[in-house]
Amino acid sequence: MTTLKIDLIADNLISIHPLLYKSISKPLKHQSSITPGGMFVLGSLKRHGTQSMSDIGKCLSMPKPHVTVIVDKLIEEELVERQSDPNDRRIVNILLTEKGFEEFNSLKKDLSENLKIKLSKLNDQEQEILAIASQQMKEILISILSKE
Amino acid sequence: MTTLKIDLIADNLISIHPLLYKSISKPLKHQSSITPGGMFVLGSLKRHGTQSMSDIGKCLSMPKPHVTVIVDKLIEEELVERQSDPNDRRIVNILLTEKGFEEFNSLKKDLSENLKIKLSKLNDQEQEILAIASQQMKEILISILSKE
DNA sequence: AATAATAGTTATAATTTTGTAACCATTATG
DNA sequence: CATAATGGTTACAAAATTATAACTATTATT
Repeated sequence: MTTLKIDLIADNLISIHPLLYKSISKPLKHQSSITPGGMFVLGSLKRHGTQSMSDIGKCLSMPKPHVTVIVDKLIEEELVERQSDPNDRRIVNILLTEKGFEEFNSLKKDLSENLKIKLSKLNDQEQEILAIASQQMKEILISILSKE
Repeated sequence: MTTLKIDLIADNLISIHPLLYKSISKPLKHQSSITPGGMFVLGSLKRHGTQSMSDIGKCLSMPKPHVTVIVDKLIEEELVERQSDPNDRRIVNILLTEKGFEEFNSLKKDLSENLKIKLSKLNDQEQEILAIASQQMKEILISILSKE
């Protein structure tokens, strides 16, 4: 792979990052009591299903104490619950509650509403391109960045 | 536009966001003294050229006092400088210094190095797809999200 | 059985981000 | 000219993130 192409990708990602930050993390704060970190955890659980505390930390590059704080808060709001692992009693597995599922989908819907206004300014072709490009980016980024 | 397509895009963006956060904002902290906010400001200045304090705040959805704090820090590190506007003396224009350019490019290069390891696991076709998809996403997101 | 390693929590502090209100200087409006 | 509006800073407080160390409980290693 040419260095130029990598630089192009890096450049694009650096440009995209603050835009998503602005239109995803920030609006969240006004629509619910969930912090961006809490949203990340819900999203990780939605994708991976049940995860241990350590798994969550690895997926999101969060220090374990931070995961504890966030999960404590989510439990308080009844969005996730703890389950001790029957095979290894050190492990605490976290899973979404029904309410957690609904809350996550509700937040995603709010975000969609928010985006819809802006996306409606695009023509059909641009919408199609964005749908495909975001899907491709998501799949590739997950495959290479969510590891470790 | 069908609601389904918007939901798909929203879903993808929500998935992409934490991955970029993890691989862009977090590594920064270990490689330099620049905070994510500082990096956002440098990136905004790199793209838009000279910007007033208010412009920066609008571009990044940052409250003005926060912009002041970040810019103060960047000035202390000689990465940007203030210039009073000759036409309107209330306005303070911010611009990248030579050192700021270099620092930004250097950080981007570090990020590239970081990504290169992970990107190298992709085959040529996937790399090509990611380069194109990220470019398309960047352009469309900038056009609809960077406004206001 | 003793020791080391792992999973998670607790406690604490530092940093960053966000929000609000008050304030000054300058420009625009009536 | 008086007043309102704008651009920016200052000061302060609250929330969120990050980091570290110490600690308990459990499992793995020797």
